[in-house]
Amino acid sequence: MHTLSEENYLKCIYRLWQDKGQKITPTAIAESLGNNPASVVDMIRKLTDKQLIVYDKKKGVELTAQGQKDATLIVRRHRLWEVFLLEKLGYHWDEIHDIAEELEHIKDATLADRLDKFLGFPEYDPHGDPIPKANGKMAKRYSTTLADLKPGSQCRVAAVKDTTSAFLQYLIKLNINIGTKIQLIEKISFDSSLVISIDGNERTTVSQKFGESLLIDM
Amino acid sequence: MHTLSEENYLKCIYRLWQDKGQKITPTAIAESLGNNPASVVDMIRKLTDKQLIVYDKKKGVELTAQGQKDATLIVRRHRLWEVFLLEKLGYHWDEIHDIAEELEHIKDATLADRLDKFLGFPEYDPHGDPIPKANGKMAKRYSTTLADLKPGSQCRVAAVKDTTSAFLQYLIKLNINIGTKIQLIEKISFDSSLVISIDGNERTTVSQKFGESLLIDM
DNA sequence: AAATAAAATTAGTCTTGCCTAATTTTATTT
DNA sequence: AAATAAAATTAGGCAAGACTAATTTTATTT
Ligand SMILES: [Mn+2]
Ligand SMILES: [Mn+2]
Ligand SMILES: [Mn+2]
Ligand SMILES: [Mn+2]
Repeated sequence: MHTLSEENYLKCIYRLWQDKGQKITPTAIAESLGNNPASVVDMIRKLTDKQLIVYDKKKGVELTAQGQKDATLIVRRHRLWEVFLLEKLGYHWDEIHDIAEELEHIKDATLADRLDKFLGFPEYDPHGDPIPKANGKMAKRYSTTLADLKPGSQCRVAAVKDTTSAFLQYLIKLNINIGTKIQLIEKISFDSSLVISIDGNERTTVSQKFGESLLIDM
Repeated sequence: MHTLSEENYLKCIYRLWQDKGQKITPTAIAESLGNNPASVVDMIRKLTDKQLIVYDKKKGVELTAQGQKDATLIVRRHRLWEVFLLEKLGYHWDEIHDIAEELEHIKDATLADRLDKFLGFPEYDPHGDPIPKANGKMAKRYSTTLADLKPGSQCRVAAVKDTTSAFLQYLIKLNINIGTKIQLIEKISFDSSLVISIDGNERTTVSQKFGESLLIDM
């Protein structure tokens, strides 16, 4: 079994790999975890010894098949616990991430599967991220952002790309949730701000950064 | 906040204090946690510095008011999670302790209270131990054992004193649960074995040790 | 009271997971 | 190609929490 730190590194590498599909460097991992690059080098050695990753100076860090499988299960637990916290305990979606960050490390052979069943086998977590099944398969991840939409079109909020409290609380204030319909009315060419209509209501203007943080479905 | 180890020591001291009401020595703590006495001495120093315990060679280890409060909240979390695992996820009562041992350390200001509400404010955990309320108060702990009962009397199983898998699985086999009615038919004077009738069914004989591990209500 | 046994404590070590500072390697500019 | 900047690595250290072995203190026997 893996330690809590090993699991956090694994998950971090998995996320960087999914996000960018780019070369994963020690510096990138360090930045993402808020650790020092020297510490990352230590952990790279440990995970390499455990055959969970392969590190090549040219290609960067890559997960082995085993590492990928293990990382997926941690993500599965994280997202299932998020659903539990939101749906069963009534937390808001800006409060659940940090708690799930701890819950995901609870070790028991059948816990995730029982939780999954208890929750009714949800496909997506409260942020719109797909929940891996026990076999590692998962539903589609959305990749189009509101900023990619062409003016005049309508869309449905599918997921959030940014899960910081600041962003999520802003969404709560704007009354935007997963499933909310948004129409892009105009894109201001000066700074790419977006004029939108939320659920058919009066117009609001949001920044480009905002638009790039919302994943949509058409 | 406390580390995982500090919390485990606190809870251990709390349990020893409730169980025996006796002098709590480093050796007793070491035995209970499966640690070396030298390690216990280290932790006694740390908990003393944090003003959670007072240690006096004559009187042994004692929890301060703060230590007692903190220990109670850990026990609260442990028992609430046990209820969750049994009632919502369908685990058996011999499987929940170890998982709750990890879950009890999840840190969030409102988690225990939300879980408590979600579970319907249970008074007792699946082993019959009272669940402390947020204010530290809790329902009665049972102390009479089946071995204390006088032959001919009837009782209700209120709690288990021993929570090892071996004992709990034996209870499952005997079809004994919290709430089960037991009649003590005879006490064998040779070795204090007990002849009992479970839920009015045919007689069974159990050992003295068994009788001392079942807490009852009359 | 001495002798012996048990319990408590100290001293020193180990592993994990982090750090800083120094150095080496690799990339990017000029 | 040389100079400079950035990234990666090494070396050494620290705190937590455990350990073993040695020693001291306290309790129990004889
Ligand atoms: Mn985590
Ligand atoms: Mn999420
Ligand atoms: Mn625990
Ligand atoms: Mn219990």
